[in-house]
Amino acid sequence: MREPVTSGTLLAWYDQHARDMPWRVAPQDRARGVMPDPYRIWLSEVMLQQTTVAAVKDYFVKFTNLWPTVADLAAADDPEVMAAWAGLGYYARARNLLKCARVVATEHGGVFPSNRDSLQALPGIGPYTSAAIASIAFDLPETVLDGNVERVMARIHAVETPLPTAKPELMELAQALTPRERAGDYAQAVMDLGATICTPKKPACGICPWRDGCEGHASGFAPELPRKIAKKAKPTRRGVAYVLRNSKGDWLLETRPNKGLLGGMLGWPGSDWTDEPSPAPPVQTSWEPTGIEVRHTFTHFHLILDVMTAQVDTPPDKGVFIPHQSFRPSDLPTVMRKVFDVAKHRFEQN
DNA sequence: GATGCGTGGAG
DNA sequence: TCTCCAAGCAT
Repeated sequence: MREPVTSGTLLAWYDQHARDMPWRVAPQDRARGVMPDPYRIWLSEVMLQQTTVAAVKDYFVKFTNLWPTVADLAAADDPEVMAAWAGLGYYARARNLLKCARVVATEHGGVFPSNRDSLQALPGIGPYTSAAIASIAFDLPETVLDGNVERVMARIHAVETPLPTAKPELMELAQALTPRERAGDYAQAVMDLGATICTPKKPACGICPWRDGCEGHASGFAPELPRKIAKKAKPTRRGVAYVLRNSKGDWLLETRPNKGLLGGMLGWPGSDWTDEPSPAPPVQTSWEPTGIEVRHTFTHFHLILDVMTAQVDTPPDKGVFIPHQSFRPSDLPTVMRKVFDVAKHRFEQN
């Protein structure tokens, strides 16, 4: 029997194939009336912005252990939250996470608002995340449009318009399929489908519950959809990172300004990152080049850092000494942790 | 509407 | 090694 492209077809598939995630209420439990915790749905959705489920899982468990409720998170100190987020990327999310938690705590009595407009007024919550929380946490019939849904819609309707131009068109198609009932399960079902079957490369059309009605599959070019505007090449920038210890073995670190790249995160003092970096050591001393370059790629440029080390006790121009007992490399963003790995070897050799 | 903003895994 | 890209948001 041929299965139509309807929400019912997909929900039946989801009942059998829903992935297990720490924040998710299984469809069988949801059918018995179990509702998700809006705090956990919000936290997971923010972490999942442009980030894979595999990368998020451990961070989600860590956060909910440290801060079980939105009130706990709202009361946390900024540096602790930034340190806990270190390594996950897109650090503006962590800054907005705290802002949002504090707004919910102070202006909403510690309870997440249960309608889409109020949700979207909160820091770090945009069109996708507001629809995700409204549908998943509150079972409201809102339509989520993320990368998965865009891809699935473009394929089943054979939309040839390239992204991002196609967004409004894809949103209309997605809205037409959204059911009044079980909207939360349905939203998660489409995203599961996109993540596990209707994948960007080599989609598993052979086991797809929507294959029979998929125009992209029928015409044979589903794997090429959605079309996208070509993106520009990344430039390469250079810089110098200075790793300084005093005679006690403490590490000189600075908290980066609360905006821009790695904003609010700990890092090593350094030069600017440009075509021709101008050196800016935190103290005048005889810096020792490690001779090892750290390479790292951000969203929009490649970076090559020279790592310099020194040991002095003179007060630095910038940064503060972190006692070596309380310094955790895992509190650093990844590029800074790479610098640490290089410097650590150098200090161990001396 | 275009740009800035991380990271790690897959192919 | 290199490209693509993953449950986007703010400005």
